[in-house]
Amino acid sequence: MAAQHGSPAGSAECAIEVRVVVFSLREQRLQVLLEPASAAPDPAWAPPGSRVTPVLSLEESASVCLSRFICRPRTFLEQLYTYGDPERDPHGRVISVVYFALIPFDAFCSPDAAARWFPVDEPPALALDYAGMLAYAVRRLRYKLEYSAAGFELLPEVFTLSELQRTYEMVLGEHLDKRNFRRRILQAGIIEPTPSQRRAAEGRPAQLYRYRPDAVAEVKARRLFP
Amino acid sequence: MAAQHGSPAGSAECAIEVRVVVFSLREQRLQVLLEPASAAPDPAWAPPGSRVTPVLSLEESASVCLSRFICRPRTFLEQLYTYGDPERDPHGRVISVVYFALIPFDAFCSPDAAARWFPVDEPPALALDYAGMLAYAVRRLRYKLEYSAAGFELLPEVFTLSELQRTYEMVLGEHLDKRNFRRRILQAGIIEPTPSQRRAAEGRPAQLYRYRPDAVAEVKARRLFP
DNA sequence: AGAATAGTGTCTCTCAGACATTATTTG
DNA sequence: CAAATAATGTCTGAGAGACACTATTCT
Repeated sequence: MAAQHGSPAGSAECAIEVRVVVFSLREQRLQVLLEPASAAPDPAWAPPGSRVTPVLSLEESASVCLSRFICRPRTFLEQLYTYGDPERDPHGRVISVVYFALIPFDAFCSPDAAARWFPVDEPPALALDYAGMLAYAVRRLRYKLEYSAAGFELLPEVFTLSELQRTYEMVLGEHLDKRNFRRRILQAGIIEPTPSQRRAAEGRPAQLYRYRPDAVAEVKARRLFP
Repeated sequence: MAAQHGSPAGSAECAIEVRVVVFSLREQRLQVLLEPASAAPDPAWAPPGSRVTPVLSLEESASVCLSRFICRPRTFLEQLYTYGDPERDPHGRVISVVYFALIPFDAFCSPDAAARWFPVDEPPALALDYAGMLAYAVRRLRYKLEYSAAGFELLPEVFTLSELQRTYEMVLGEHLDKRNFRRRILQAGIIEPTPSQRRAAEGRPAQLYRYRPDAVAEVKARRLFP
C-alpha cells in the first residue's frame, strides 16, 4: 500500500474522448445541440464528441469538434467535468472530458444535417449518462451567468438592452424587472453604446450596445460566508 | 470531416491518472501536501497521485489515494480540472484528472514519510505543470469558501468562533472584523452551540460550536449580473 | 493585578427590489 | 391615431462594514 510516489510512470490505458455541450438561444428558448448516438438500438441522442487526437490538447479537440457546426471563431468554450465511472458505457470504459460552449444565435451553420437543437427543458431521450451531463451543464451555465459576463457569448457583437435582458430571462427562466436590469447593467460599466441604432420594423428604434471585454468585470459577488 | 456521430467507438488509448491537491491548516497557515516526484533528476515535488484502476471510479481512485494519509473518513473531495496537453509530460502523454481535498487539521496521520506539507504561498519547486494546478486549486478554494460551507471541512467536529474566523482568515489571506463575522455566521444559522465549552490554558473559555450540515445553506450570493 | 482571550451593539450608507409613465417610431 | 417597443426615476427596506469596550479565566 506504499503505492507510487510522484509521477506514476507506466499508467493505465483508457479510452478517452471529449464531448461538447453546445448552448444557444433559438426561438426564444435556451437550446442544446445534439446528435443521434450512433451505436444505439433505440433512437437516442448525445452531445457532439470526438476522440482525443494525439497531437491536440483537450480544449483543441473540443474546439475542432465545435467547428463542425460553427462558422465564426468567437466561441466560449470551458471545461465542465470529467466523467469516468467504469459502468457508464456498457461497451467498455470510456472517460469523457466534457466541455460546454456558448454560441451567438447568428453563428450557427451546420453542414451536419444529423445534428438538431432541443430546448434544454424538453430534451429527447439521451444515451448513456448524458442526461445528467446536460442537467449539470445547464446548472453551471445559469450559475455562471450570475457572476460572470458569460451572457454576452450568446449574443451577436451588437445588441439592444431588450435583447440582453431577454437573454438573461431565457437562460435563467425567470422574469426580470426592466428598470432594475438597465440600472445594474449600465452601472457595471461592461457595455457601451455604439454610434448606431437599431431600426426595427416595429416600435421605437433601440440604442445598440457592445460588450467591453476590457472592463474585466472582475467585480466579486458579495460573500455568503462569513 | 463528417467525423463520428454519437459515441466514438474504438477510441484512442491514453495514459490516465488522478492527482489530489490536499489542503489543510497547519501552523497558522494554509498548507498543501506534496510528495517527491519520482522520476525527476532535480528534486521536485508533486501532488499525490495514482493510476486509474480498472474497477474504481475516478473519485474512488482519488479517495484511495487520499487514504494513504488520512485516518478518518470525513473528507471533502471535489473534482478540480482535467489536464491533458500533449506536451505536459516529456515522457509521453498523460491525462491527469485532478481533485482537491480539504482535511481537518486533526485528521492527518501519515504512514508515508516522504510526503510533506508546504505553505501554499511558498511552495517548493514542482514537477511538470503542477505549479499551475496548485495555483488554480488555491483560487478555487478561496472562491468556494465565499459561497459555500467548505470552510468547515478544515476544522474538527467542534470548534470555537475564533477558530472558525482564523480559518477564514488563513484561507482568504485577509483580516476579518470579529463582530461582523460573528453576526453573519450566526445569522446564517449553519452552526449551533454545543453544551460544552473549551477550557483554554489561557484566557476566558470559549463556547464550542458544531456545523449543521442539515441547514443546507443553499442560500445564494447576490447576483453580479444583472 | 495583569495577561490573555471571549463576547457584545449601534450607526451609516449602499444597493436590491418594487413600481408606472412618457417617448419615438411605423403603418 | 393606433400599435409596438424604448427609455426613464423614486422610495423603501435589508444588510455590509466600521468601530471600542466589558467579561471571564489563569497565573
